[in-house]
Amino acid sequence: MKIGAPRGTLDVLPADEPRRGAVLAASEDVAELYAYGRIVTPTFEHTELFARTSGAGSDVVQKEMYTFEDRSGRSLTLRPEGTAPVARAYVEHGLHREPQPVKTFYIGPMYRYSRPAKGRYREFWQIGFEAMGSDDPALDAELIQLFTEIERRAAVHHTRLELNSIGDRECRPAYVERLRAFLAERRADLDDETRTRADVSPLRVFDTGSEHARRVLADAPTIGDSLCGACREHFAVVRGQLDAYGIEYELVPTLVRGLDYYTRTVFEFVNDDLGSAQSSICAGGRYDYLIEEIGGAPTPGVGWAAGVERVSMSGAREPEERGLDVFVVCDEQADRPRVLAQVAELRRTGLRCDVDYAGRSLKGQMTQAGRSKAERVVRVIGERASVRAGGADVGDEFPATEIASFLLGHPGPPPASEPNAKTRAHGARDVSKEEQIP
RNA sequence: GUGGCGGUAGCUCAGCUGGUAGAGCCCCGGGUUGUGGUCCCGGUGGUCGGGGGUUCGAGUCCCCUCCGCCACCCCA
Repeated sequence: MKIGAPRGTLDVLPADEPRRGAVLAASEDVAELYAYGRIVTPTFEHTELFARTSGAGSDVVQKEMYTFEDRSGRSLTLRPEGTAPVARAYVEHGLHREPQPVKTFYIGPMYRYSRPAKGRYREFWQIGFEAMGSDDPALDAELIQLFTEIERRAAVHHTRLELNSIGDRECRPAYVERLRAFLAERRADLDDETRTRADVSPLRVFDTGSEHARRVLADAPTIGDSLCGACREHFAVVRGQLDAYGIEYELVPTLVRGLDYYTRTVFEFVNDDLGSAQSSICAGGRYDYLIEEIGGAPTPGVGWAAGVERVSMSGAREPEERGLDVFVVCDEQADRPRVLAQVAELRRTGLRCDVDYAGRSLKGQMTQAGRSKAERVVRVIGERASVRAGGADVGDEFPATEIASFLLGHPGPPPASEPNAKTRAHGARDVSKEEQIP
């Protein structure tokens, strides 16, 4: 019986890679431009790390973690998100001694056991940007603006930005009390689910899909009206900076996050074209108490994570395919070992070359050369070789032993090779239409 | 986790009320053609997701299961 990929996992085939690669390359380029350094943390951590930081009541902890015991009886968990591990590394390696803030980014797989659907996988990749060690509201805005730049470069479109502030230790407890009081008063009017939520995680009652509950909650106090002076001021600066960046956003007073560690700024980039189940392509916010919760000194932080598959689905542009520089075909009389040695020589000089390994006929090899979009095709017939480019012969026939020297003496178009050429290539095109993001 | 729809060649799909499988694309070969393009001919390829049952006989009916997708839920 055939073995398929496990439920909720995804193979990225070579044909899928260009589009996905464009998103990753855009992120890497932007990280460099904004001075974020790559951080790599393990794919699994002590279960305790996530249990403590995500919130015991969160869905992630309650039912979505891949938790297992290793052979020594340690409880480990495949990381369901990337922020807590980065914070853990920050504390563990004393990154507070480095110039603050420490700005990092990561790209890697995350694991969540949930029912799979399009754009929603059990193993999925996230791009995350985290800045720790500064409470400057301009940093919140930088991170948001940074994502719009990734979107622009990867040609992601149709997203909008939702924004809110959920307060801090000063004001949130008082707000939660007011909300609890309100919910207690209307308890009779609420459905069971909302009631449960009111008890476990009051802020999340607003996530309800029930029309009735929504009407009841319409008069509920919102966190925005309850922010303390410091939070109000912080939020105002975030908004002012976003205005200065020319970034549009929608204030959503009921926007909260599924993880407990968030404070103050929270935001979400949404693509409504993707369907409600996976419309959120990037989400994040500030987490000023996270680092002390895992044993570090009180250190503010802010960041976001984006779903690679979802971003790619949101119309990320397919980079133009770049054909090979050279394809070499030869007939049965040709001295193949020596031809292949010539090909190796071409590759050594930086030309991207390929040959047939499928035993194709000469016609089949030419077809394959066409598929490879090779700039130039070398035809070896017996002892003689000739070169074609764009359907026309280049120069005269020459001995098959001189393929490399012939091609190097008749240069083709200039090579376009440079790091991350995938994104650069489209960056050079007209992107004015995408400038309206979000 | 709950409910619903679907799983036939690598891909997109057809297959009426049950009688042991087809098309297009792709791929390979040949021919045509002074482009690696086009066109023509031929060919490879499927234990009909898996298992059990009903039946003389099941892709087609029933049950279980796996996988995908949608809604809810939640999230990236």
